[in-house]
Amino acid sequence: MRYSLEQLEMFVAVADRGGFSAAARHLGKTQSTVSSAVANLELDLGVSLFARDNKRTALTPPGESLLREAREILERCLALEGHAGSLGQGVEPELTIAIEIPHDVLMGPLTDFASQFPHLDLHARHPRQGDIRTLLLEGGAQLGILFAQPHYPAELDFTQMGRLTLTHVVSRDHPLAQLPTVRFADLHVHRRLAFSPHAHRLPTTEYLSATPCWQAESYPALLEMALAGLGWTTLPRQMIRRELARGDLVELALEAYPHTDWEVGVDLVWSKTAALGPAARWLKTRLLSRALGEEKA
Amino acid sequence: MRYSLEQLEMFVAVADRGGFSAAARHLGKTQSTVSSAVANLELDLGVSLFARDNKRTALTPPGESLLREAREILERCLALEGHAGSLGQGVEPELTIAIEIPHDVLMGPLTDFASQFPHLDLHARHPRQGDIRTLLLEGGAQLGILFAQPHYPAELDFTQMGRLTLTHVVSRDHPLAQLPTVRFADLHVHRRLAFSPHAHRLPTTEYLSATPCWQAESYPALLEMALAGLGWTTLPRQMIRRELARGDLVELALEAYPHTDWEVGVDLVWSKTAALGPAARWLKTRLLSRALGEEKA
DNA sequence: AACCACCATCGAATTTCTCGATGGATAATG
DNA sequence: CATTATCCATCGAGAAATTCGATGGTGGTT
Repeated sequence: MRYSLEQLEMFVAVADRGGFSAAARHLGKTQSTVSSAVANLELDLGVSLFARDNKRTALTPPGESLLREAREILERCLALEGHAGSLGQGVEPELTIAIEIPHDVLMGPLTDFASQFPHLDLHARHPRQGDIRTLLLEGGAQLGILFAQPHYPAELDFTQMGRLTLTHVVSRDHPLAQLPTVRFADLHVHRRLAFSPHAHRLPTTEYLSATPCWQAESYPALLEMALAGLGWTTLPRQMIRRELARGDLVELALEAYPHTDWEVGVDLVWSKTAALGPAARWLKTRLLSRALGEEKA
Repeated sequence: MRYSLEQLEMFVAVADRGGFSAAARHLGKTQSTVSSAVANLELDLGVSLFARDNKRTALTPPGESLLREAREILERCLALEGHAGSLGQGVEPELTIAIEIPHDVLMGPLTDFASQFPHLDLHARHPRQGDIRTLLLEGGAQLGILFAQPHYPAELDFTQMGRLTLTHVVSRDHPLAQLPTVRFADLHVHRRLAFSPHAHRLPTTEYLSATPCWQAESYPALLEMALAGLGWTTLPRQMIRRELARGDLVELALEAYPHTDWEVGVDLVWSKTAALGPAARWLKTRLLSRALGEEKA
C-alpha cells in the first residue's frame, strides 16, 4: 500500500520536534505509532530518513532533502482543505469581472480580494463596451465596471462606483505640448483621437466636430496612439498616471475653457437574475467602499 | 480520519475517465470502492465533487476547481517518490561544484544535469582560486573547475577538461580600440588589468612588467573594470562572447606578435578520498565528454 | 548505581478498506 | 414495448492496516 499523508505528517513532526517521542506528544499519538509509521515510510520510500543514534535523532542528508517535499505536499493538502472549506460554504470557484478600462485604482481592491479568496480564479476581461452588458446578461461575467450609461437593461442592476477625471493629453513630442497654454482653436488643427463608444455622447463632439478625428474602440488603443504622437485625446487621468509621471504624456493647459476637468461616472453593474456568490459580493462592497474619486491623483 | 492519497487518486481518475466504473477499471479496483472512496472524500471536504446524473457523471464547478489542486498534490507525491527512488539508489541529495570562472559553456552540461537529476540541489560556488582546493579537500565541494595548475595536492585528482582562449580586449571607448592594429609598445602606455592569481605565471608578465598594472582577484571583476574602460586585459574569449557580440568589448589586433591566441588549460578536479556520488560522476563524465575547446566561438 | 528519556518491537483490539453482490435508474437496441 | 447493458449507491463479510499499551535495550544524568 501507498504511504499516507499521516505518515508524512509524522515524518515532518519528528523532524521538527527532534524526536519520535516529542512528535508523538505533539500529535497526540503513541510513540510506537510514530515509530512504526516512519519506519514504514522509510521502507516505502527505500530511504532511511533519520539517523537513530540512541538519544539523538537527526535527519539523514537524504531525509533532509525529502523533508522539503513532504512539507510541500502537506502544505498543498492544507490549501486543498482550505479551498474546499470555502467552497463548502458556498463561495463560488471562479469569478469573472468585465472592466471597460483597466486602471491601477482597481488594483488595490483586487490585491485585497486575492488575499481574501486565495484559491479563487479571477478572470478579468476587458471587452468592448457593449459586450459587457451581454456578458453580464448571459452569465459570462458576474461584475462589470464601465462608464456610466444613461440607462441599462431591466435585468441589470447598477451603482455608481466613482468618477474618473478626463483630461486632454498629447505625447511629449506633439506640437501642442510645446505651447504654454492651448487655445480652443489650436485643437482644431490637430488630429483628435476619440474613444468611439463615447464619440457621440460626450460634449466634446458638439464643438469639435470639425477636427480631423480618429476613433479607437478601447482606451489602451487610444493610449498607444497618443504615445505615438498621432494626435490629442482625452483619457482618464487615473489611467495614465505612469505616463504623466514619466513625461511621456503631457496634459494640455486649456485656456479660457471652463470644463478643464471633465468627469465621467463609472458604474458597477451586475445581473439581477444571477445571484452573486460570496466572493462577488465581497468584491462588490470592497469596490464601493472606496469610491474611485477618493483615489484621484 | 483524514482523506488519503488513494482517495485523491480515485477523484482524479473519475474526473479523467468520466465515470466511476471506468475509473475503477483503470485503477484495478471495484466500482464500489471508488464510489465510496469518493463519497467519503466529498464528506471530508464538505463539497460535492461530481454531479451524479445517472448515466452522466460530470464535475461540479467546485469539483473542477479542486481537481487542479488534487492533481498538484499527486504530482508532488510522484516527485517525492522519484526523488526517494534516486536517493535510495545512492544518489547524493546535493552536489556542490566550485567554478573559478563561470562561463556559458558550462550551462549546456548543467541544463542536461538538471533534467537528469531534477530533485538534486546544485550549489555552484565560485570562490577565489586557492579556496577551491581547500573546498575540495574539506568536502565543501565535490567537483572543481579551475585553471590548470602546475601541480595539485596529493589528495586531489584531476583531468584536463579543455582549454580556454585568452584574448586581449578593451572597452569600446578605450583609445586602443581606435587603432587598426596594436603594436606591442602601445600596450605599455595603457593600464593593464591583470588576473592576480595568474599575474606571476602567465608569459604576459615577462615582457609587460613595466606596464601600469591593476590586479583583480576574479574574472568578473576584471570584466567589469574592462567594461568601464579602466584599461586593457586578457580574458577568456568564451566568457565574454556576449560583450564581444554587442561590441561592448573589442578584441585587440596585436601586430607582429606570435601568441595572439593564448590558451590556458581548464582542469576538472576532485578529491581522491571523498567518493563521488552517482550524480557527481555523471556530471564529471558529461563535462569531459564535450571538451571545452570544441565549443570555441 | 539508580534513574530517566529515548527508540524498536510485539500482540491484541479497533478501525478502515476492499470486495462481491444487490437494487434502482437510465439510455440504447431489437 | 420489452430487453439489455451500463451506470451508480448501498450493504455485509472478510482482509488489511492502524493504533494502543506493554516490554526490552541503550545511553546519558544525578
